[in-house]
Amino acid sequence: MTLADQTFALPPVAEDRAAMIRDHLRDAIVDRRLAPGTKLNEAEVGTLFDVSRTVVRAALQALAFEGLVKTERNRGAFVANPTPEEARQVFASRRLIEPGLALAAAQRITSGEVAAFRERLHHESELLHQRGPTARRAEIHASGDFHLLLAKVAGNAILLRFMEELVARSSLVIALYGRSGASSCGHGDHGNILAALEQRDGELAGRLLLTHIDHIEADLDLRNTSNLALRDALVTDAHRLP
Amino acid sequence: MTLADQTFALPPVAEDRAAMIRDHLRDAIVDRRLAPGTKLNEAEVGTLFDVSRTVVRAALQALAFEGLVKTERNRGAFVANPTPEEARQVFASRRLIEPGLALAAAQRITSGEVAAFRERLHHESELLHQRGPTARRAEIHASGDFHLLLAKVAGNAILLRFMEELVARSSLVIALYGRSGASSCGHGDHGNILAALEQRDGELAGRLLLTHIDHIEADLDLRNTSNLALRDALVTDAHRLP
DNA sequence: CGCGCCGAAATTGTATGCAATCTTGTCTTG
DNA sequence: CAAGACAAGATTGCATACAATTTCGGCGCG
Repeated sequence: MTLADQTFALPPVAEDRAAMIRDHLRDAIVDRRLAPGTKLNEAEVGTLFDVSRTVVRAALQALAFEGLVKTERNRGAFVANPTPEEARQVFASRRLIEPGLALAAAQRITSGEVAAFRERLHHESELLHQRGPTARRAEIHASGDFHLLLAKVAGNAILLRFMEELVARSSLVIALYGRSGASSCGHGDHGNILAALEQRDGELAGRLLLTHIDHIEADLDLRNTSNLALRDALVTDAHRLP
Repeated sequence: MTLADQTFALPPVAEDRAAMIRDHLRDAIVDRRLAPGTKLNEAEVGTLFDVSRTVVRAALQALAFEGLVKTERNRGAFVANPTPEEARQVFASRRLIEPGLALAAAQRITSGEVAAFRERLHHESELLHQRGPTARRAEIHASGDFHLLLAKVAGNAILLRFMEELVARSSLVIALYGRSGASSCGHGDHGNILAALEQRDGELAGRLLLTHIDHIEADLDLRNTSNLALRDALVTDAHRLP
């Protein structure tokens, strides 16, 4: 009845504020609205979302666990600034996990899920044709969503969570080390992968995923740390060493 | 000098209290001193470790991220009570990840690391011959450490963290669904795996790992939920459903 | 002019207090 | 006697206050 509807309609807005702040911050980081190295002041974030520092700390702790934020004792939380080595490890992990997801997904995928994939691909290709930073952000976001959808279809909640973390961190890595701003997913790889899944050829989908990850990583400039590390040090924590 | 020694000797005790409490609780859960479903009262844990609830909450939140603790809003934190489905997903994830770790580890393993493995295996076999619950706990712990060492040798920090979570959750699963208390690792599988790594045969090590995981999972009783779920419900949260 | 020291301001770490919610035992009522 | 209502107690969610630490500007000194 209307009563029951109202009791459900009112509270969902204020359901869990720490989770809400965490999600907003994560979106901002993944969309590159918050640059790597940016300091996340507890009080500032708190006033921004109109909550106390207690709640902000919970959100920041969650993001730290996901690897999107790095906290240093008595110094605060910063948007993560992955090193080239960490970047390689992110992609190595994805190369290990995603073919397995493809195998599982190919067996389980339903026609409804295929439709959902198609819709996402369509959205993605539309974004590719647009210009401007907003479209770029949305494109990176949508590209990640493709891989998350793959993980969802595979049906393993634990691996899905791992992939959520890996996709988010990939976005950070691309932000830091991406050469061209755009070529991350312009190859149409996603379409081919979906086609393989549709034919329930998980092996093929896995192979395509590997070359797809190769494409992404090939666009990165992970050349050795010296100059980049210097820049990192200057940007983020120049005043730290003893 | 003695001064430097003291400045290092004093603070490490009180370095980060939330992390310390988290580690203590995790050990207790993994060692089965805290049964699945046990309520972790914030005030109680706080007085136990002589800290405020603030610190306890941080520790519990961290454990919730790792999947060892489940929190319910306004109801508190409980030692996780994985369902058979979750248990299957834990092992499916390990089957996907560990052969990849073996491949990397076989390439990178050093003689020093081989020695560390041997020492651990020796420790493990000693525990196997002992009786009593303390030895059982230590044995489960040691068995997990073998897999964590493998992940360390593989050299990927992200996958190492994933494995830490998976190993800990495996321990919970074995506690809940293990048939015999002991057969989890009595097959000597670990020795064979190490031998393969030593010969840098990562493929073989990976295959051995898969059969090893099969052995562990074969000792579980994951038959479908009905009666087990009932028991879970009775034990842990009988008063929750509407 | 550079360099290190010192103190105020800012920021984080932790404890505590209060409001909201859930739990539990009792009592009423059919 | 069973079932539901209700109130007291216990517990969590959150905000705030205070202590500990770091940061940063200025000052004196080589």
